[in-house]
Amino acid sequence: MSSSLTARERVRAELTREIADVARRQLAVDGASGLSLRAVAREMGMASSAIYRYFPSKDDLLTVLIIDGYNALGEAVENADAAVPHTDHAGRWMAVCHAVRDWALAHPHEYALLYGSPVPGYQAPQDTVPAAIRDTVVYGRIVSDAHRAGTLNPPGDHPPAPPSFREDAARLRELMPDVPDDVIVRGLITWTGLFGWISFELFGQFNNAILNRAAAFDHTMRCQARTLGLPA
Amino acid sequence: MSSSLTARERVRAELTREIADVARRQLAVDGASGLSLRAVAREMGMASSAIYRYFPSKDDLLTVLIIDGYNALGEAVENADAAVPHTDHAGRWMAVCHAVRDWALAHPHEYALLYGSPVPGYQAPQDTVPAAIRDTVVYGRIVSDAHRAGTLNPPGDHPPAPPSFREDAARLRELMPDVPDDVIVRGLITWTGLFGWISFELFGQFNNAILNRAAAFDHTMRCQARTLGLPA
DNA sequence: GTTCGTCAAGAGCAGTGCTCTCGTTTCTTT
DNA sequence: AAAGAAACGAGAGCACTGCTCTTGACGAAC
Repeated sequence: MSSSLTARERVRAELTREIADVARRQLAVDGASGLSLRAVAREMGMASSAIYRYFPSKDDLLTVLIIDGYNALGEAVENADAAVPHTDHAGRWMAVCHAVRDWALAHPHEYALLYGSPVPGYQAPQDTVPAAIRDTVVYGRIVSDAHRAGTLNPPGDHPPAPPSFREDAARLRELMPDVPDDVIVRGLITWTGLFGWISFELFGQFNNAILNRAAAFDHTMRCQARTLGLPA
Repeated sequence: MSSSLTARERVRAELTREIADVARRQLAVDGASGLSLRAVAREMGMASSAIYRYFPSKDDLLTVLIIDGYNALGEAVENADAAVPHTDHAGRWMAVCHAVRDWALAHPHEYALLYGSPVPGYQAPQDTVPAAIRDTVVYGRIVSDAHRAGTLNPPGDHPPAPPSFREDAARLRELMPDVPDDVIVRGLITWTGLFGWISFELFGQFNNAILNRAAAFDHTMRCQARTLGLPA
């Protein structure tokens, strides 16, 4: 409980949070590499060296921003999924797609931090993983639910998967329980396709090519739902 | 002709090229934001201020590296496409997929520069466009060729495209001449899916999830070919 | 009440992009 | 061929960065 914390511990936790908040605001404005510990310290009215009492390095600060970002995106996806009737699997898929895109458009620099090029010497610590897959967990549940409900009817036929793929498919099945290999492939295709689209849109690859992006995105993801086997 | 250049112009062109070459090597090692004009100058044995006679700013240096990168990738894609019989559209698609992935794996930092998060204050000049779409042009030609040859047989049915998408489809048809709207959507899905996959793989999103990536990639892209309507 | 750990602050180091000036070299014009 | 103009390399310097080390003050535990 919080009363078990000493005054010193409480102010330390408070300051740690405040530094991260200021850093997040600067990140939103200037992007990841425009983030400066000294600027954060200035905005907080403290010496730059004092920041290092709370974050041993800039990478550590970035790590909490990354984790926070994954959690914010994951929460947005969870909420979007929960707002749709549980058995409306196609609706849930579309809700998730739009939630990811809306969040990315609202937080472009944070999205770039999560799904863009990794920052220079940065090596993602293992403790980012749980936060990083929150959205993927939601997605896997939708696919799994749809398959178990028997509403998945994928069009066409795929070539047989090579044996070497089956190991990875088994691993991915933890996210999409009970689902056959072919559907796992389709899940992988649509999931990477979602982020591929958003990255293209956010990173400028659609400049001078696709202008009405909301409409194109909605229609494309609707088609992806068909590829996955969801009803139109 | 080259003899019309003065000695000064020749050495200037030579030095400009050498600076870009050194910068490209540093980029390959340290990544985009690890690139330092002073380090380039040191490696060339010249004063750091002298670099600015050739590139007015770091962004300008990055711009030529970006253009060179797009051209290198585009050339790799063109070569891969040309190595496959012109009527083997599925083979050409697979060749292009593997060419992009192979190039990305061989030049991860350059790929990140092209398709990762844009560098902080960087605004892509218009003159990167021709180089940037070299690979896309090849891809569009494959789709167009396949459609005109009548070998495109997309599985399933897509929901009707909204009217607002038709303008963008018309624009994209410049890259895929004669192709109907539905195939343009499928082309868009598979193309963004290709880069979405490679970005996920390169930027660490497949860590602890997909291990046998070459096999998974090959199989996934083969399935994408089916989505596009190419024969298995 | 003393001691010990925590803290903020300041100075400082090595590095960055970029600018300005100052001689020197090279090209162009007369 | 001589004079002027343009381009050039080098150096110093500015403002900035991440990060370290030391110093002195504060608060909590014994």
